[in-house]
Amino acid sequence: MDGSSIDQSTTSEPISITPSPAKKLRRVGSGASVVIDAAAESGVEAESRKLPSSRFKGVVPQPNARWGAQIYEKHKRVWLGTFNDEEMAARTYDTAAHRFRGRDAVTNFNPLSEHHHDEIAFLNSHSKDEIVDMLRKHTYDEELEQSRCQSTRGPRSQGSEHLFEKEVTPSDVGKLNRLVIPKHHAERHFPLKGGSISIGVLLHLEDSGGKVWRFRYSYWNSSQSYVLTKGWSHFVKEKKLQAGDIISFRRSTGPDRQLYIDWHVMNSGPNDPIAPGRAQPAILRLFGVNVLEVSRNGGGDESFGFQNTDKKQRIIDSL
DNA sequence: CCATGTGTTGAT
DNA sequence: TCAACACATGGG
Repeated sequence: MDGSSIDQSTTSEPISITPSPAKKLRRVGSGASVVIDAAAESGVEAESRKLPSSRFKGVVPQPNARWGAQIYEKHKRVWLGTFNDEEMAARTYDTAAHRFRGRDAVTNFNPLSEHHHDEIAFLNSHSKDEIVDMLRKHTYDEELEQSRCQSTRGPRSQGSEHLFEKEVTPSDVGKLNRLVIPKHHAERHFPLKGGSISIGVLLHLEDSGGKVWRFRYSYWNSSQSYVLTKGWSHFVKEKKLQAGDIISFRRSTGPDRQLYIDWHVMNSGPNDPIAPGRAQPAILRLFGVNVLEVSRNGGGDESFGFQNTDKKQRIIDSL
């Protein structure tokens, strides 16, 4: 049921985007748009209050002569920020689409190809919320560039790819001492072979602090679900996991295929979609950055300053 | 203030 | 899912 396979003709030109700036429109102040071409003014009853549509997917006009980018997921809009350049907004949408919908998402410009394997890795190693945050703050290109520099720096850091994430439920962090792994994610990333289904296997997951966690992973016939059982409650306790928090799984791209588990607090929820001005800079950095370095910093990092205090405390506790 | 981003609705 | 449109609102 992969809905997005509207591959046009060839791989070279998926969508014909011919910038046709024939119209010279300038939008003014409070939502009005005005034709500045003097010749066109006469005779035309200027319906100038209407905003010009964008020729790009995921791009909407803003009253202040700028452009907004947005993408939809699960019937809800995810705002990707505002931009001066219409094309920049379009590229922003493309990036989000690639992260949300994969390699062959329908985009405004060229699809991600083998030439961009490093960008694909970068996208997959960050959560959707992280990517959205970069896009809204216009720091995506910068962070992508930084990740490229880091990866080529010595044999130190092994790359890893994002597998999937889950917003934990109350029962996941409750007394049942188990985590349900959504079936499609489980079968895609953690397949259980034949006899292992009933008895289960032992998974070793490393967290961002380098600590290795051992979980029993098995299939429960009674509930027809894949679960982490033994060991899971210890993780919940140490990380002070709460319902609504996000756990994400990654796997080393190296030969070791090391598994990683990380967590962060909910960014977008049913009620509060995305905190506008104050995203979660400090929290979001838990993934890509050396967390120990932050704690050694003597708390000098002021980016923690404006976060909800109990959430902050939980993060500090986990370091 | 006013740019931003949300509420909302109607199309595809 | 998507964009059009109105406008609340909160950050400067």
